[in-house]
Amino acid sequence: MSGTTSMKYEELYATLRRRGILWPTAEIYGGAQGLYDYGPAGARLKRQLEEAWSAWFVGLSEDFHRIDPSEILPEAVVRASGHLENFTDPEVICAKCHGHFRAETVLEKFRPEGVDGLSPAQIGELLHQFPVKCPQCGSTELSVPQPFNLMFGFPFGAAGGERAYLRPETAQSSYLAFPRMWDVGRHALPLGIAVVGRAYRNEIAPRQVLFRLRAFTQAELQVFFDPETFRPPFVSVADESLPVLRVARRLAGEEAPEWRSARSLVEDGLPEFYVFFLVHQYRFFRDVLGYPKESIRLFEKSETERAFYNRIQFDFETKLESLGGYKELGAIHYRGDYDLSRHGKGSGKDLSVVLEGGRRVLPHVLEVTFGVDRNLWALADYGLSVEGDRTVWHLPPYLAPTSVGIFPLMKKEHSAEARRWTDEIQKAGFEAEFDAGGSIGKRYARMDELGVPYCVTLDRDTLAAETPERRTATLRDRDSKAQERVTLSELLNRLASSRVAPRPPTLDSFE
RNA sequence: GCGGUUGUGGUCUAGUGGUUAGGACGGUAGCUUCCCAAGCUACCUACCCGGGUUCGAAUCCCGGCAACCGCACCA
Repeated sequence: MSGTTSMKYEELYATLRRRGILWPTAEIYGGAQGLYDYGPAGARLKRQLEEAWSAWFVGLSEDFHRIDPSEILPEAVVRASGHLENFTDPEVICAKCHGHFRAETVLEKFRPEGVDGLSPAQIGELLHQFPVKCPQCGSTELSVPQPFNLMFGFPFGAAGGERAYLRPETAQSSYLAFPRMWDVGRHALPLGIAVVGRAYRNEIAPRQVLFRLRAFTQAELQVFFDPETFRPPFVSVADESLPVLRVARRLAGEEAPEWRSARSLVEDGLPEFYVFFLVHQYRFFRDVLGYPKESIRLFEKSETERAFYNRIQFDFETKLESLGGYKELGAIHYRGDYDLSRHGKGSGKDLSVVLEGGRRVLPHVLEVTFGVDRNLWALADYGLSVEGDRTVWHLPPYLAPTSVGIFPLMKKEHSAEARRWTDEIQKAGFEAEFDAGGSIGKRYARMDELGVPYCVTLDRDTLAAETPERRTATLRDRDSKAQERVTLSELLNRLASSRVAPRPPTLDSFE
């Protein structure tokens, strides 16, 4: 359609607020940085998105399971995971080469007693006081990252002597669950543990609504596997083309991805299992969420950019008009055995497992992450478009917070029957919204803006039918505006099939 | 966290010390209308919060909160 435009950031956010998708937490008190509440439509959309993610990733194998662990973790956990280290090991960062170094190391010549207990500001002063140089590039432009720790910590227990933390990432919960999950499962690898839930970080500068939150929802799948035997069915994905931006190409100054076959990435040296999951996540973005494939980029992180325990890391980025560039919406990290090894040491428990045949291994972890809030924003960014005088949210029907709008053409004459249809549709398990306000065109417009894929209008012909079963109404499609007559049972069938998202073959079907 | 800019109904906004704080869109109710934001009538909703200056503050000053832009940060 001509005259179609996407929305700018402020306009997009205003639309989401106006339609009750989301708004600032504690709005009547002026809001709070980095905290947002989802309204009825937003909460439903978020739930649909989470379920779609689960169906796609957890549905990959019968040995992949979703759990619902605690959001509060005892201190021992975050100490073992390394999240607490920054408390006692503040880092300095080189502005030139972006290297990270422990403040203690950089300052040891000038301050042998160490830096324990010093504030970031005090360490910053020391950096000025002494001729401190970057150990990597020799630059003197060193700065202190702050605050030290982005975790929310608090006293735990009645005596208050212990401390606990809101989890800074959901992944830790899955690592902790591994031994129990191994016991209750069928003692085989790979074993997948998924968590969809909130994580909390006391971000220095929350920005851009859903992109840097202090409380945010992650969907993460941790795949525990035996590095010697893990062989997902790579041939089934080998011909897929992926828009990748590898490190070497980036260093040459390129920002655009190049299309590479999965096979060629393996020939480059990436493990088959890793590329298999790259394809799987890419297809989720493209086929389930419907992001335009030209806007997706699989951005490889270099050794200095990624966390040291990540052996391979690609961020899934998409180009968002509303935010003026590529934004990270997910990632895949090959973490080796770092996590189980850390928690093994921290807890004093042996977290290795004995496989069929008697071989003992400490499983490796492949982490597939997905930012639920960010992707909700991306769905709005790609889907919401202004077309002439109407605004349409082209949401995939299986993600839409409301499946169908039900209207009486004439409020007085047709409301009773429209209410009856609404009840029947809701009883069948679909989200249906009755609307008799304003003119018929206004109701269509309201539903379009909320991404409701179908509207049904009941009129005098509906009531003219001889039996209730033969009553038909106008079914109108959001994207094409095309109309057709359907009976209630035809409508229910249509809704049922519209709720089905694309599904891939499972790992098990290849066994 | 630092610097700059900003803060008026749900949304967009008019209003530079005295206004019944105006409009548009929106919402609600009624009338009308047999299919895409039509029309008519009525109604609804606002000066971010707290201090100060002043006879009088949406308007000037200070503080807070929040948003936007830039920098930094994002383990």
